[in-house]
Amino acid sequence: MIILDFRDKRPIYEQVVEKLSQLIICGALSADTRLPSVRNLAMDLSVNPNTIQRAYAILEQEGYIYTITGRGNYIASPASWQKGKLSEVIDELTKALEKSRLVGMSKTEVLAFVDQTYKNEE
Amino acid sequence: MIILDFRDKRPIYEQVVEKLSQLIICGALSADTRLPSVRNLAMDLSVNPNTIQRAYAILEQEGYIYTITGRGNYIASPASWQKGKLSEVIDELTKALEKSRLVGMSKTEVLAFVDQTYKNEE
Amino acid sequence: MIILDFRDKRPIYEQVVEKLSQLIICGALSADTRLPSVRNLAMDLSVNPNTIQRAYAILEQEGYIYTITGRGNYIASPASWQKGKLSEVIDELTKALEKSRLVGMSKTEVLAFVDQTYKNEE
Amino acid sequence: MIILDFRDKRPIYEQVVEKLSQLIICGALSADTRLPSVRNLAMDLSVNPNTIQRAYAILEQEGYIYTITGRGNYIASPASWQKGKLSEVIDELTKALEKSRLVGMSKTEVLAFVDQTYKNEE
DNA sequence: GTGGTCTAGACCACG
DNA sequence: GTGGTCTAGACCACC
Repeated sequence: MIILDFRDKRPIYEQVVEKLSQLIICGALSADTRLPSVRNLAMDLSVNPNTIQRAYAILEQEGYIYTITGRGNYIASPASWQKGKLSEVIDELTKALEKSRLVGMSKTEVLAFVDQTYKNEE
Repeated sequence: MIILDFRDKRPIYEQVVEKLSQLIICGALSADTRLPSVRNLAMDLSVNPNTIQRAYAILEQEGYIYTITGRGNYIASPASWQKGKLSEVIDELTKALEKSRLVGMSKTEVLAFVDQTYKNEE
Repeated sequence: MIILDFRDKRPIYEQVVEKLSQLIICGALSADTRLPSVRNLAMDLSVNPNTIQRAYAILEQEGYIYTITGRGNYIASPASWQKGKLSEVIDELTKALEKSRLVGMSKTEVLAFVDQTYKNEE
Repeated sequence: MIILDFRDKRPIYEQVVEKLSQLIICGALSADTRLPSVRNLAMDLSVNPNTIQRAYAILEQEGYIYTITGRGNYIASPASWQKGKLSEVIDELTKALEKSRLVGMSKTEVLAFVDQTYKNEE
């Protein structure tokens, strides 16, 4: 379900957060589904339970999952994260566009590039 | 010339690299201009000389500057970095666009957003 | 009669205690009324009987109910809890007021806030 | 500077967060002052460095302090926490007032109590 | 020396 | 069995 890259400089818990939040955002995991327990996932990924614990704590704090102590962790409804995530993504897009302009890409070039990347749609 | 943000989570040398490379890319520093010496810049920014040394090493490796031992560091010609930088920026843009789609933005919404961000031009 | 929030961080038995004590305090349950049996309430709330048992034990210890072995649990008379509850609430109010002052609220601001919260009365 | 209560049921890191945030809110620690290092404070309180690390991480996330990796932790300016803290305190006050009403305190009684608690002020 | 991450192993409350 | 907390000890990047 999740593949870690131990050579990656980023901390493991961050990779877990990223992978799981992506699965939740794209809808692969539907609301109120139970996630693997801290210990189980830790064993599956051969990492320490504390590391998974930390990842789950962050996911909960960011609204992607909710935790019921003694029972497990469950996928939250999209309403909990939607707003925050949107502004975050827009922020990232803005930064990428600024860099594009800095490096000399013209407006038409960027528009063409977006058009091509989104070619599947419509 | 450069303003550092010590509260930023990124290491200082990385901030120096970013700031200087931006100045070079946008043309504020023209080719073959001499950069301040490692020790001078370190004093100006009240930072450890090792930190500046490291930044200059990275800038050289990425083709933004060239070093003449015993003489100093000089701005390289755009040809040395242009290609690499472009592909890097395009990579970043692609990632941002993927996230936008994942979070539910439609093609028209993204195009409109790009149009607005680039509104100054054309 | 009682609605539990399993996502709440507080333990279930604590929620049961809170809900029942509120019903008793506000007079919705009058003295000497019989409470549902441990097993019945546990089934109604789809919860482990031990949890309800624990809640009832706490309620008895705090004077809200009394237990007749083999017969059931009954609502106690207000006299048993009134004094303790009042001092507890006053304690909580005092702490909240201390924090308000610490955070910079002036006396008049607090008075106005209380006035507004209690606006229905008098 | 800080006294812990190991018999307290609340986690140690939470106690540290509470104590330090209070000191910051009441102005006992002024902005840009350096806090003790993670290891030093851990030794002073005879707890594990991880526990202090966690407390500092929370304080940073809530805007009470800022961290410069490799240098230490510093008190943030009030602007970073003011707004969030105010709404949190108001929330607590509201809950306390609701309980007061539930337990039978009249509006005039509450106002008198507030008046007395704030008696020092004007 | 500083903060940041990770492991290994332990204990606790809850249900 | 589950999540939550804590300890002990280790390694790393940064400055």
